[in-house]
Amino acid sequence: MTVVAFAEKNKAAEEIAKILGSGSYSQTRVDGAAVYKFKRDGEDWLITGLAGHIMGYDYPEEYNRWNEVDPGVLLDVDPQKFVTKENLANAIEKLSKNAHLIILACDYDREGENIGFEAKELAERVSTAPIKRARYSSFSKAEIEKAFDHPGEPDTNLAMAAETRQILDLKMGAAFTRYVTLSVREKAYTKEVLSIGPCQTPTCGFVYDREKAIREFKPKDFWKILADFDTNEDTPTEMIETDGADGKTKPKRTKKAESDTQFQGTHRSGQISEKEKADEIFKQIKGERKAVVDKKSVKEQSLAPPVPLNTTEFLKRASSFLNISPEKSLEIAEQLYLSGFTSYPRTETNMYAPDFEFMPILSDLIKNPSYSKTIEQLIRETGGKVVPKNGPKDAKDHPPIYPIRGATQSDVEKVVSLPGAYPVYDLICRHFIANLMPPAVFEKTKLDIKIKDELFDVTGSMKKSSGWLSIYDYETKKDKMLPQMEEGDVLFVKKIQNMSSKTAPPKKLMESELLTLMDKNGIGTKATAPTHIETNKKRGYFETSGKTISILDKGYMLMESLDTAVPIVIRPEIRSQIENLIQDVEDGKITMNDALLKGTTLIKTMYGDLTANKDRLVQKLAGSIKSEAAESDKKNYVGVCPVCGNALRLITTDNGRFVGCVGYPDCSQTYPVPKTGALTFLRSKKCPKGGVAVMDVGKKYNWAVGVGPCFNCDQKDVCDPPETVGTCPKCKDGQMVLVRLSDNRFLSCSKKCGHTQSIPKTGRLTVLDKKCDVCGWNLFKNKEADKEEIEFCANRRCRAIGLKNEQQKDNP
DNA sequence: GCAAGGTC
Repeated sequence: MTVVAFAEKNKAAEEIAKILGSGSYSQTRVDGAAVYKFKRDGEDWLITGLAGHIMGYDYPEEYNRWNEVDPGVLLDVDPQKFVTKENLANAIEKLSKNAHLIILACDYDREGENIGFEAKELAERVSTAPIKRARYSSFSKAEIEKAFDHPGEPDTNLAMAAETRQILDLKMGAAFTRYVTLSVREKAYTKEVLSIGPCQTPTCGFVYDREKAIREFKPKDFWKILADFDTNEDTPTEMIETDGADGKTKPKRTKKAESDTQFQGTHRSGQISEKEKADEIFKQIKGERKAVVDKKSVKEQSLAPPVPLNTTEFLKRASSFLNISPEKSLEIAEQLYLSGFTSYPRTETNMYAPDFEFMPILSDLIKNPSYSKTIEQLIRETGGKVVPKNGPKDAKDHPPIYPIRGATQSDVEKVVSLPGAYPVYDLICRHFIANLMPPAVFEKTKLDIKIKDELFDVTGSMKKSSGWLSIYDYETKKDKMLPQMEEGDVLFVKKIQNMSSKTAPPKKLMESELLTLMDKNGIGTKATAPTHIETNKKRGYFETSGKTISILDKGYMLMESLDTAVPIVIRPEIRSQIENLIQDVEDGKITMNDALLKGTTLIKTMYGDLTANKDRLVQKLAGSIKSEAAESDKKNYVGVCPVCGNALRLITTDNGRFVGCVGYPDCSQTYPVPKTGALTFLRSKKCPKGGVAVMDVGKKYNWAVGVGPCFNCDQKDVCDPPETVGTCPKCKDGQMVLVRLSDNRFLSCSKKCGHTQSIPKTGRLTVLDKKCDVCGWNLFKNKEADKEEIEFCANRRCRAIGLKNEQQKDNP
């Protein structure tokens, strides 16, 4: 008898061989796949690990020419299943040929069942042996033995549920992606693909929603009354009472008081939206010098350690604590796992099994000197009986992420060379230890302080015992200390402010928040969330800088148009509607065919809404793609079209040149430019008359696009204020102005009385704000190459500072 | 060239 089993991955296959073979097993290779051999109850066993799915869906060849197939047709065509990993498919067939019993042993979940069915389909081509299913959710000896000694039947519904998802996801993704991409290409030249999918699009939708809230945010005025108190009357402090009557008092939160007798309180009303009300309160207490502690309460507050890490929580923490992207973190965790440093990184479970053994791991982690003291103390205090603070979720998949063995930084870096490997390992270790430690305890003090009859709130916080925070210092908060006070104590008011401020817009979305949103709304799985984020980045829909996400123009335009045409596509509901159908298949409530029919109808309805809004969609997207190309073409980029918001660019044809909008032909905005002279855009210059850009023409004069030449503009002095130096010594009426020509420079009277005066011809010359003490002219600064910078008075009739007489003379 | 899901 030969038993052949298929696990979902190599590591699992080896683990199972180890347990069922009672530690004795050998390894061979079949078509490159590692096969583990052992004997059990006199029978020969062979187990191999697959590598996830070995098959995938795609459209038949004849539908792959995008330009020849109406994307809507894809909704009526059935995708076909193809083998995607030939070598594993071959290995499965070879192994199955001689098997008397085949056991599907992939992960105990929907995809695992489906992967098992892929192996089943291949095995059935060459074998008639019975095919069974081993179900286990951990690698404990008892569970594995039970699963393999009494295997059950494969679950068709479960496997078909995954099948349904694959087909519906592909249909929707392919039809929508092709339709949008091809429509945009009718108007804008681009090779890019504008992809849409039931996970990636809602992911982008979360970013869009936040961005929209920021863009549409209207700040509201509010007032806040702050008081600075001191327990000590003599502390020298500035006594300022700011009257917010002008409503313009800038928010000026007093820095943490220098002296430890000082602190700040906020009026009980908090943010006051009516100015009159704030003014009224302020009037009541303005000028008061004394306050009384009306009430004091002290409470202990304890902060429990974090629950064990599952994948989502791990990715969130790696992003916010270590600034490592979810995709990178998962890759690092995978490597740490394969190298035996940490456990399997893809898990939803955040509680330990009741028989989980902590002590061997803790003892091993002592190797790392950064943990040794904490662990020794923990063991001492608990007598070795540590208790985890478990989370609520047992998905029966894998244990939480925890360290398998202790290692120092160099131990880790020798094996895993990815940047961030040690910080990630360190986070996993610290999290593991922190979870077993006592809570952190804070003492929170709350004071009610009265100035006359007005109440002010003051809070203070002091860490009494660090607990788990001592090893988990990723986000330590500073203590907010208060001086010792009791009820009835008299305090001295050092300052009262009636502060005017504005409500702040929402903050940009953090990557960790996005992961939370995806998790909560069932977008993607623990293992795919990072991929969906990457897909959006790759498509140019949003970008991340550090931990924060910013939407890009293309993403915003795509979401905005989808939001008006088919709003459901950018919301999580698109996923949950399909998920509901899949769940019904899994529960045996409907057949896979019915689910596909219903799902396809749903997609068709959405597709109809999409095509009905083609014009709007295309206009926005084509414009944003052309603008993107124009902006990257720096030499010809002019600015933003005031008519349609797309980019304006310099267009040169055989007949001449002009500035035109990339939105053409939908937008036909154009501007003339001078016929001759090299054009250079002066990006830092802004035209006060609304010109869309200012450019230099042949180094001779400036030209504002949409306005005309700058030399006869009435705003000339605004853009190019004359550099005046001082009163003209001849007519005593005009100002001496610095005239800079391309080959000369001198001073000349602004009233054109004829007086001129020479100045040094070489060097970098600047008119300073400083004046000459003697004559009142502005001083000059000049820096010639290889010479000291000099400061001087240029007035020939003064020369009090800097220059020698012979260096300057009056011009005739 | 389209999706999402496994995993290396």
